[in-house]
Amino acid sequence: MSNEKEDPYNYDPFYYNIQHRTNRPVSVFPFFNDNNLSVYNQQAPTQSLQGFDDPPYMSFTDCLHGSVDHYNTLSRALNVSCSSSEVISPIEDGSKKTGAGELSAATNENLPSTPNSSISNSSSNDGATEEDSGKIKKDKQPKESEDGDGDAKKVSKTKKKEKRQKEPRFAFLTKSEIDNLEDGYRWRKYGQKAVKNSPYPRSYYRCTSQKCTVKKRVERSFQDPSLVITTYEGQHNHHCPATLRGNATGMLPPSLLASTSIGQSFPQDLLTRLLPASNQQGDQTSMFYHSLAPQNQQLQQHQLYSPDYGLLQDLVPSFIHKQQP
DNA sequence: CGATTTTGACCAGCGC
DNA sequence: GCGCTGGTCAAAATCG
Repeated sequence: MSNEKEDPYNYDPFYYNIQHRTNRPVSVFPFFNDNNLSVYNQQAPTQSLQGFDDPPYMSFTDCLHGSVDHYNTLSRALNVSCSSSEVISPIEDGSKKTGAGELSAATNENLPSTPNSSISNSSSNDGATEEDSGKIKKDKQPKESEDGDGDAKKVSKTKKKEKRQKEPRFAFLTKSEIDNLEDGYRWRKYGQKAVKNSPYPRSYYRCTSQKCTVKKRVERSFQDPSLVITTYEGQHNHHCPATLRGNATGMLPPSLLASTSIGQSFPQDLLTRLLPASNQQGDQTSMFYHSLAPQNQQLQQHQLYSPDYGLLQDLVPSFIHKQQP
């Protein structure tokens, strides 16, 4: 019925705003009462985030303001701080086109237990999650190629799919000519799909670290090809390769290099850690960032919203909620 | 030669 | 139930 539904790009105010206000902070989804979405426009990685003059909605900074815990949690979720001691509950979500409603459900837990689904299995242990990753699957799955055993193949695939679960996702927009943004981690591309109504394909990447299940998807906005939409899914369970080498000076902006502990720095650091090296490469530096979170009464003022725009259909950053006292 | 990318096929979920 | 779409697999190709 609704073509619009199937074509986020055509109706999604997020994209609409991006298209028309690419040089300014963008506020979107005014009609979502229970959730907020923030999009940042950062002129330069070294610039503070206080450049939001007219945030009708909660900004990322606001979201984290006054709550280091929130920030730390977020950091953990992104594993920027390279501490993976915490286990973040994976998103429960059986359905793809989930709206805010389901998001809320997932949020409510961040806690060890999950509401109603089988997530409990994987949510309870990081290790288990690994098994959801393609790599593990690969290991488990016997190579039937030589036998040409199609049935076995199908069965194994099916099993795997059953176990698959959604993990917290974190997405942001970056204005860059480079699709695969440098974020300090190593990624292996495992798929590419054409995006409906867009000339630009969506690429799927998986962290190359053996036990890491983090994935990311990268696609370019067809309305504004200069915008790269990057969605991270999952949590790194290892140190950032770049960080291990020292400071990742080759890819991180000065502001970040100045801080030694992300937990003590501003959210900006968190963002800049994810910024593409493109900033050093002369690319446009405007960055749009938005985080998605489920609705949560406890976080009314700190919610970030996840619009259902293609890639971010069921983003549930449970980490945001986690640290609420 | 190992790691990574490419690419067609497959599967699950969802809307109709 | 069918078709569409997103996500993933895995063999082949390519890269370093």
